[in-house]
Amino acid sequence: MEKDYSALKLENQLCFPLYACSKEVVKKYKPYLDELDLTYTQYITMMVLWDKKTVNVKELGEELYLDSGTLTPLLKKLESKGYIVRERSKNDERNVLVSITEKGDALKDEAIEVPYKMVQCVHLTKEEAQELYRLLHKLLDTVDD
Amino acid sequence: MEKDYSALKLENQLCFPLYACSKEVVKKYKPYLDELDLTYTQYITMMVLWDKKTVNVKELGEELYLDSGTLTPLLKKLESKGYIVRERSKNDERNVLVSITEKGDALKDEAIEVPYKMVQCVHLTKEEAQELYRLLHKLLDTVDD
DNA sequence: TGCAATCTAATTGCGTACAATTAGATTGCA
DNA sequence: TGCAATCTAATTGTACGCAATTAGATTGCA
Repeated sequence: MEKDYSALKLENQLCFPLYACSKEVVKKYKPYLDELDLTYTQYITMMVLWDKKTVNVKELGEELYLDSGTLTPLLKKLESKGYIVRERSKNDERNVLVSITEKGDALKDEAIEVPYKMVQCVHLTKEEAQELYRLLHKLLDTVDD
Repeated sequence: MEKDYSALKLENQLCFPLYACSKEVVKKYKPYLDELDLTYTQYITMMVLWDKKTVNVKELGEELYLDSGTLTPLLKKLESKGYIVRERSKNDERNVLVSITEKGDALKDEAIEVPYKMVQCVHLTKEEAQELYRLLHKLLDTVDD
């Protein structure tokens, strides 16, 4: 009697399509983001800054699910492009405040095209997209307990 | 009249929770996979080999959505652990055949615990998990046209 | 006040990811 | 047959992603 290993088959995993899908969708962004000279990670970082103008590294990491090992070099790169500035907080020298520059803010007029172009690539109905959004957020909320 | 930039808000993205969720779930695997001395990418590679025994790099890449730049060093690492062997195909010297070893195959008796441990971490109903699985596969099928 | 505990960003090291290029093998057609 | 087009894996270079550690700032309590 052979033991049942079907739980180890790739096609029976939930995590694998999540992992693969994430990579493929991020790859789809590439030609559009290349026009802005941004990577996907830099793009979502800019999204937070277009919205909030100023944020410290810790808050940014919590919002993006990234740590300082990823963010520090990424933020230095965005700074070298002139899209943001980094400065130690006067109130608490432990914090680094990241602020958007005028040039960085202006970038959103080009970036605004990106979400509309991406919608064309995602062949889900509005209801399916909403349900996917709901399920991913539910998973995200519960997985890191 | 201020232009509408709400499509650039992080909370209005579908891709971002996909990206974040994938990373968080993969992170959840870590303590379990550490016991097997495997990374997540090495684990899904072993899944294909537990199932197929022998596969070439091209097929592996198609199945895992990975290219040779990722797979070549990863396969060399799995080979150095003694879980697989790599050899050029006799029929067509362009192909590298990857085969599981006895030691690699034996690993699945420990690995079989992993999916059951992961189920505990995912707080979705069976119906939600099935719907998520369906939506991710639909997205995966349509995104890379 | 003094100092241990805590907090924050930076650094280091390892392992992906992938685009672009290279090198060698194979195929198909003139 | 001969060779151009194609195929496959490996290599190179850039950019994450994260665990672990470090260094400096702040806090809270004895």
